[in-house]
Amino acid sequence: MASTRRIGAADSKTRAKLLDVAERLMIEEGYPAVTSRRLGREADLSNQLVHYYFRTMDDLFLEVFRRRAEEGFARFRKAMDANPSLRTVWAFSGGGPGAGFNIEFAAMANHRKAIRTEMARYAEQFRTMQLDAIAEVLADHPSLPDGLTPDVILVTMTGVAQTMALEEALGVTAGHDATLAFIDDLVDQLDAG
Amino acid sequence: MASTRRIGAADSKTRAKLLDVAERLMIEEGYPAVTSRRLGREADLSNQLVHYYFRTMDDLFLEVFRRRAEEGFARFRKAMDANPSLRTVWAFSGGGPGAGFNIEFAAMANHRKAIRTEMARYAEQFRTMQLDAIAEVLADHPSLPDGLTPDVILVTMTGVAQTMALEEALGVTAGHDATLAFIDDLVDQLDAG
DNA sequence: GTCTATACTTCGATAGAC
DNA sequence: GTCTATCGAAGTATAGAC
Repeated sequence: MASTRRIGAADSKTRAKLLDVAERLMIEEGYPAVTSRRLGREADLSNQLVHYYFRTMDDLFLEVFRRRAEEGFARFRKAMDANPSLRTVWAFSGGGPGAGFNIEFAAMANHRKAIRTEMARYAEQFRTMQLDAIAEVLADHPSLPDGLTPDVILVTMTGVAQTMALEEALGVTAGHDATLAFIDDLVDQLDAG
Repeated sequence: MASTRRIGAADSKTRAKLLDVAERLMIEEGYPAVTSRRLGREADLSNQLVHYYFRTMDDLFLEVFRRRAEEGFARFRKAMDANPSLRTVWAFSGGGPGAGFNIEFAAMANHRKAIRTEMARYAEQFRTMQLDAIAEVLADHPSLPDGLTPDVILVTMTGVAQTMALEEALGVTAGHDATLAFIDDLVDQLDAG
C-alpha cells in the first residue's frame, strides 16, 4: 500500500513560493543546485517542508516545468489573437523567455523518464498549436515555393531560433545577424502573401 | 604559493581510462552522475585516484570535452578531404555523434565559466572551419538566391540539424521528414551549382 | 602509481511533535 | 502547516604511507 505521508495543498502560497525559488535557482545555478535543503534555505523555510509539498524532487521539477509551459501557451494564444501572423509565430520560436531554462530541462530529460515524457508532451502540443496557426495564416497564399510547407517553415524557424539562443548564451554570434535578416525578410514576404 | 600536490602524467593509461568512463557515464546518466567516487568504482580504482589525475572535477570535464572536440575536428577534415561538398558540411552539422553529449555540456556551460569558455572556443573554431569549407565549395557558383550567403546557409543548417537531434532524443519528430527532404534538395541543388 | 585514512559538507527522505 | 530529530548515503578534496 502507498505511503501514508501527508502532502501539502496545491494552492498553498508556500508551495508557490517554493516553485518560484526553484525556478530562479535553476536558471541561475543549474538544476543540480535545486536541492531540498538549498530550496528551504533560500525560501526561509525548513528543508523538510519541501518534502511536505513535493513527494520527490522530480515532482517539484515537473511542477516547475508545467507552470512555465502553461504560461507559454497562454502568452502564445494571446499574441496570436492580437496579431495572427507568421511574424508572431517566429517571435515565439525561441521557446519563450529563458533559453537557459530549456537547456536545463533538456539535460534532465535525457536521463529522467518522467521529465522526458512531460517535455515531449509539451513540445508536441506546442508544435501542433504553431502549425495550426501557420496553416491558417498562409491559407490564402496561392503559391509557396516548392516543398516549403508549413511543417518545414516551422521546424526551420524553431531550429534557427533555438540554436541561436543557445549560442548567444555561449557568446557565439557569428552569422547570427545575417541569418536573422534573412529570416526576417522571408517572414515579411510570406506574411504579405 | 600553489599547492604542492602531485598530478598524474597526461599520457597515463589509467588517466585515459578515467576519461573513457567519465564520457560513458556522462552520456548514460548525465553529468551530475560523474563523481569522483562513482568514477573510481566504475573504473575499478580508488576514488582518490581521480583527484590524483585531475585536480578538480571541472578539470576532468574539460579534458573529456577537449578529447571529443579534437576528434570531431579530425573527422570533419578527413571527410571534407574525401568529399568537399555542402553535403559533407551538412552531414556534420548535427555536432557529431551523440546529441546528448552536447546537451550535457551546454547545461554545464550555463553555470561553469571554464566550461563555457572552452565550449565557445570550440564552437567558434568549428564554425570558421565550416564557413571556409562552404565558401570554397560555393566559390564558382555564379548566383545564390538573394541574401543566402554562406553564413546564413551554415547557421540555418546547424540550427535545423541540432534542434532535430535534440527533439528526436525527446521522441518528437513532427515535421522532421519533410524538413530533411527540403534541406536535402537544397543541398543537392547548391552542390550541383 | 595506488592505496588508506580522514575531514568536512551536503544530499533525500521519513517519523513524529507541536 | 511547520518544525526537530534523525537515518544513511554520497560528495570533494587533501595528507601521507607503501
